[in-house]
Amino acid sequence: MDSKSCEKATGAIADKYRLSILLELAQRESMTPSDIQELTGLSQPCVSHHVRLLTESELVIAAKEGRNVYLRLNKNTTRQLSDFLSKLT
Amino acid sequence: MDSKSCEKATGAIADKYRLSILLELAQRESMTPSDIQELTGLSQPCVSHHVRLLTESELVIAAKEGRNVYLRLNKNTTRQLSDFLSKLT
DNA sequence: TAAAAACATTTAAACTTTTAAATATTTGGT
DNA sequence: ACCAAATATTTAAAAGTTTAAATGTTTTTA
Repeated sequence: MDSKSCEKATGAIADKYRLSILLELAQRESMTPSDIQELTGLSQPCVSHHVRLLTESELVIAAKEGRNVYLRLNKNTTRQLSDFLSKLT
Repeated sequence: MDSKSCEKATGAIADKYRLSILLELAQRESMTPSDIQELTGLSQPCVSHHVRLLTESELVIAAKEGRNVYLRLNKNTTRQLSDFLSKLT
């Protein structure tokens, strides 16, 4: 991971809703945007926006199955981010 | 570290100037706001603002000596952040 | 004690992000 | 084919961030 990707990933994490989604995905294997709507109480378009930031930063992978989207953590990226940030320790 | 601190710390990292300051501090032990001004070309008040975000997030510690401020990484916090984010791996 | 150096604060403009309403698209069930 | 469910996109308002100019504070040095 380079600085630019780190900036994007940390920016994606730096929001209470998105962080809660990530922490939930660390427990749950997968969840849908509908689940997130329930969990957060945010509007559907707003959830869609947050999901987009998470997928664009590649912290989350979205797999469409029928009319559902299954979101899961991209552990490859989270590991790369950890490695990058370990430079600061 | 709790979610709120993680949010603050990742928010502090998620900026190209602040990330470059942190990476520089990982190499250099300490630096001053003046050094940052040279390094980035930003105005002095703008540097002061970025430094404040870094110290408020406790990623950086500021020690005033005379009229200089010496900034250094707070490795306690960076380690806590790493540990927190390791939940995502 | 006056001037200068280093930094902080206030203010205001420019820009970005967050949010939801409205609307569009895609897919599954009847 | 039609309707409903799940999600995406567009748009616009509200809120937050970034930046620098102007000014203020503190400390060193002449």
